[in-house]
Amino acid sequence: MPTRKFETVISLRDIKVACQECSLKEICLPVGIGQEDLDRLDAIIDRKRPLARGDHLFRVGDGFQSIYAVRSGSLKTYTTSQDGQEQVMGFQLPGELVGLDAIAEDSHPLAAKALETTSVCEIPFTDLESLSGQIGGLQRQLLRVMSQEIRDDEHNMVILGQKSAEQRLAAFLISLSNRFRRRGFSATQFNLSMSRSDIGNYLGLALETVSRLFTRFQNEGLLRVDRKHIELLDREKLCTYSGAQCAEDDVLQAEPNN
Amino acid sequence: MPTRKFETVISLRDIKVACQECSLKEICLPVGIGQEDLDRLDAIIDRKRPLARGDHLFRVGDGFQSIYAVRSGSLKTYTTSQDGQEQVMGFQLPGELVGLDAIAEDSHPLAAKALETTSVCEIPFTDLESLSGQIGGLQRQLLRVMSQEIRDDEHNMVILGQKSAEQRLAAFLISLSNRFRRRGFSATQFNLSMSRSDIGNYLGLALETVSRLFTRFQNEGLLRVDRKHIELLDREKLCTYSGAQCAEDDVLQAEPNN
DNA sequence: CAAATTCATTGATCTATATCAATATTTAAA
DNA sequence: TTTAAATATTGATATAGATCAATGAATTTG
Repeated sequence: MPTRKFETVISLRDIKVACQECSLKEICLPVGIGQEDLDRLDAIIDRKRPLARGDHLFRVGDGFQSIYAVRSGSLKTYTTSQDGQEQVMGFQLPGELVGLDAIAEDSHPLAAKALETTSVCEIPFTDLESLSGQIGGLQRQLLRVMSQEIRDDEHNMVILGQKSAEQRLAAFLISLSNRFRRRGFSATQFNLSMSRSDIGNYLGLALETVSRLFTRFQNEGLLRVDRKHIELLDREKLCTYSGAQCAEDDVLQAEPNN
Repeated sequence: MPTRKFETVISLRDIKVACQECSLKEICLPVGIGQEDLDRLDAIIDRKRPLARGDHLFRVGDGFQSIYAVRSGSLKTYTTSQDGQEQVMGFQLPGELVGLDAIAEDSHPLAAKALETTSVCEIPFTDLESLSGQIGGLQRQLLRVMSQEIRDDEHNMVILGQKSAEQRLAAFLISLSNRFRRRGFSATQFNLSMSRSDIGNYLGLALETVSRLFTRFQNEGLLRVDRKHIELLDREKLCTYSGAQCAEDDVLQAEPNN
């Protein structure tokens, strides 16, 4: 919840913040990169000033220059079909990357819009590319990140392809919870920066269905909802509801390397 | 339709076939790689003997060693959820790659099974990785291919998230048609190597729905179906049905660089 | 070649979830 | 603060497509 005033403070201060100090460094570039190489990587990363809610980081068709890492806040990515129908493709939380799908054709197939005040790191791709030719660990990490994204998308396919509304929303909440936790936020209490309509669109459900499910989950004692605020009361049961192997997820994703 | 006899012939002959002669070379490694580099790449690629229908190329949880390019035939990739329910994630046609989703965790999240007699090139990943550190064009191409895969998965999300049964099947057929054409096969006449059930599963539909739609499309004069054989009679109308920007697709994907 | 198995088609019915509609709440604007 | 515009909730109804069920090809097996 940075204020306008805060904005200018950030731009003064952040410009000097190095990757080493960035809370996201294990996520952006986890493994096997030495201090020296890290400095080189740091040198190419550009810290932009925050986006306001509703601002676009990029739009469909924009030329591809950079990938971005969310530092704080959140984004949604989406397309609009020719009949004006919007399809939400994903939500990006702190520590997550956007824009990897633009490499193939040198242009962004999705738009990315800030759901709240959001700041990102910009990583110019040509620099990253040439650097990753020199630093083995970086190349590998880049491939891993992309591979993981493919995997996540496959997971979404399963959800959209054969899960019930109830399972979809449960899985969505568990996924958010895991992602928050991994970044050091609370796994049981968080704010949804996206609207019910965004959630529904993302999950292939009507927004009314999402709303009804929230009330139902609340009545069943699984969680507490207050507008945007969510408190998960029975994570385990929610996992069961999601019909997924998310106990496994818990083990694998909980505090991976702290 | 290679026979058993043919199999041994292949193994004798293929072992000498170089990437340069491979009809897939523009697909596997399209751009900006010189002859010399191509030889180096060729040296690491292993040509395996064909898989029979039903054989697995790899299974869920198998350690990740290589990615594979389909040379002939076709594969399906799928997972099985804990309740035994299968989810088909994709079909791979000649010239397409499988296994990119295994890089992230060093193990295959999906199984890959031959839908018919199928031969593949095996590309050991560590070799590919070190080579791509040396050959700029290769690194870039690898990233492009992965990026494209993310894009394709995003496209699938749109289809599963908000298209009707009719639109899904139409889009599926158009996609197959485009992919066949790009590889030099007929765009209007082809065989489905997968069952109705596989198609339905992939599209998030019941197999009965798929069957009904085939008959309906046929009655409307859009296509002719005879068991596995498909002949597209009105591609344009099918595009309209799919509710997609596939006229665009046609332009972009038709014979990209011949 | 017959028997068994798998796969596909077609019909009848049921249901999860969309859609339509009204109201309430929150946020933004004036 | 008042008004306007989003956004969310809740209810009533409609429907696309699932599920159940029976039959008919095709393919595989012994």
